[in-house]
This record gives sequence, structure tokens and C-alpha cells, in this order.
Amino acid sequence: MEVALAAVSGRWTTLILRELMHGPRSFGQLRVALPTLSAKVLSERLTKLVRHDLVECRRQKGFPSQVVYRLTTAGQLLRPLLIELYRTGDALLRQSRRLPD
Amino acid sequence: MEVALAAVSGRWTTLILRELMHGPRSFGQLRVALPTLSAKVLSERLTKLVRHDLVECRRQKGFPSQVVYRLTTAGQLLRPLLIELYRTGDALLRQSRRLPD
DNA sequence: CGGTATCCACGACGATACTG
DNA sequence: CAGTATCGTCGTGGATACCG
Repeated sequence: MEVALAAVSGRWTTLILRELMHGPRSFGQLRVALPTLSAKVLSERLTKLVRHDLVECRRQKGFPSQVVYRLTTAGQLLRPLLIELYRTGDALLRQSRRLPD
Repeated sequence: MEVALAAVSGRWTTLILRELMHGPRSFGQLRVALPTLSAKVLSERLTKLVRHDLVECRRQKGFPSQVVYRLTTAGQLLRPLLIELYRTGDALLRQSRRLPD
């Protein structure tokens, strides 16, 4: 459990993964999709995901430079978990309004 | 997703919930089950879970005082999520050994 | 465009001591 | 037994500036 939680925890991580579930995305595309997230934190999250082999990145040759991130096979394993997170969150909200602090 | 993640995130939270999934537990029982967790943090986590209506607590009258925590109906909703966390963590470990930093 | 370096602020965590 | 109070420490996130 701690392993899976470590994989998806950290603010923004689930949102980044959600974007990548829809297909490969460049650094810039992720920034646009998550505007309130600073470049530093996005970079940190992606680095961690890459270290954990959940995401891989490809540098495109040429200028301007372009780097595309995509889920690895291991990363795809997270899909059911993300769906379950969504399902559970939804169920909690339906049952009670007290969840947000 | 953020709602569900907020419910289970925080170090130790999943472990506390896991204990409570097995049935009601007193503060002391939880401390024994999670020896490396300080009373302060356990208290903080339980307070938060109670605030979120995921857990409720009952004071037993008499001495020594005894307080029992148990999952609420909403808390029970988290069971599939915890199972999925376990399942996914297991799958990740099987596929790769690089997950722990 | 895609990052890293630096600095700062805040919150989380642990240890210890104390209360009802 | 079941907490709360206090304190020090460390990690995390944000802003800004800069590099390849």
C-alpha cells in the first residue's frame, strides 16, 4: 500500500498522471493543463515519476527543443487506482459535504 | 480524486484505516499496532478522520478511560480504495524493483 | 522551449513533558 | 489510559532568476 501511495502521492502527482493517461504530453502541454503548478514542482514530479519507471521522456531533436513524456508499462498499472480514487472521492462527496476542511 | 487522496493521504493514515477496517480499536490498541507512530501524530490523524466523518469515537465511562474508534459508513467507502492501493503496489513491485528511492 | 539554481515560508513530524 | 502543549527540525512548495 505504501508503495502505491508513494507512487501517486505528492500534490499534483495524480493530476499529472491523469493528463498522461490521455496520451503523451510535452512539458509545455502539461504546464498549460496545470497552470497553477510551477515549473520547478512539475519538473520535480516528472523526475520522480521517471526515476520510479512510471513515466519515460523523449527529447525531440531540433529547435525549439521539445520533450515528450509518456506512461511506461508500469505507469499504466496505475490506471485502475486512479479510477478508484475518482470513484471513491465521488462517493464520499455524495455522502457528505464535510470533507473539504 | 483530490478528495479521496486527501482522505487517505498523510503518512500513517492508510495504516490506521487498515487497522480500523479489521474492527473497532482503542487509542492504545492503535499505538500497539503502530509502535513507531507518536501519540501526537496518531491523535492528529484520528482527529482529522473524525472531522471528515470517516471515523467516529466513543468514550467508555469509567476508569481507566477508554476510547474506541470505528469507521463510519463513509469510512467503509474507502475499503475498495485501500484494496486497490494494495493491489497496485503489489503489481508495481512485481514489475520493477526500482520503486523505493 | 525545457528545464535547474537559489532563496524563503510554511507545515508536517518527532520527542518530550505534562494534564484530565 | 488518552490525549494536549511546546519546541526544534526538516521536507515541500512557490517565486524568481538564470542556463542550454
